[in-house]
Amino acid sequence: MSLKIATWNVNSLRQRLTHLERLAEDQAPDVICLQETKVDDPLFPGDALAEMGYSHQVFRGQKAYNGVAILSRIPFKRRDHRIWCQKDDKRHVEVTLPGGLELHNFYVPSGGSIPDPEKNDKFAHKLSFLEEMAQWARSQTRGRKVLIVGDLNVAPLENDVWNHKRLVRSIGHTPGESQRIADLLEAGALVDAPRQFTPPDQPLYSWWGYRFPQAFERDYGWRLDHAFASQSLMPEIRRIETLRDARSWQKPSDHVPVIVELAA
DNA sequence: ATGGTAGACGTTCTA
Repeated sequence: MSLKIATWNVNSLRQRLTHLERLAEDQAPDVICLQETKVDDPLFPGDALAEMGYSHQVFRGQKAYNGVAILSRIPFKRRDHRIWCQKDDKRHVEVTLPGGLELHNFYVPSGGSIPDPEKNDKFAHKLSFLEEMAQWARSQTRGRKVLIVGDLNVAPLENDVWNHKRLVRSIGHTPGESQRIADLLEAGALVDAPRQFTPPDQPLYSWWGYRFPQAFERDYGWRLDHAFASQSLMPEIRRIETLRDARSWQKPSDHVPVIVELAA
């Protein structure tokens, strides 16, 4: 038996329903964690998703920005969320699955464009958010079966971006952000699961921007979408796949799904 | 030197 969990920043759920249908057909994930749904809860397309087989749903959205959801073929034992940085901007939702796996879905602030927290409130917010995650993980992930997934908006390792030297002063790949991801892993005794399957000396990306011409064709990618497992969960992870192909679909999201397959 | 595209929204903001 196995349990497949997908994480995907869809960059507008309503623009990506046919893409989700294709993911469901091609990969048949049991659980799908979404980020940047960009839809307020009353407009959530729950019926269309239920028709794809995902009748169990938790969603926390808002108009135009942010928003997270977890879709599932299997019922949840428990659902919850937390407010981060005293700001209810719909960046986290959590479920417990049968068997006791605690699944956290995050959308970390992107952080704007100037990598200086003194001059850029959005970057300050991002750094605080990551620090709060580490503080939280210290008490909430150790010794438990926890999987943290989502768009963390940080590519922490050199081979998580297409050109480390060129991008090391760009938001998403600054040493301060990478250090905070390392702090989160350390604080929560968490493992960067995809990097156990694809060694850190090899490139691994999940996002190719829209702006740079032919970003995907030239493989100008970043690994922004993550799966961090607690130590007790790690032995259950059978394989992890990044669906690069989804970036070449019609009207794609700028992110592709990452799939974690657990023995269950 | 500060581009380029996409999405939601509404006469711009965010990524």
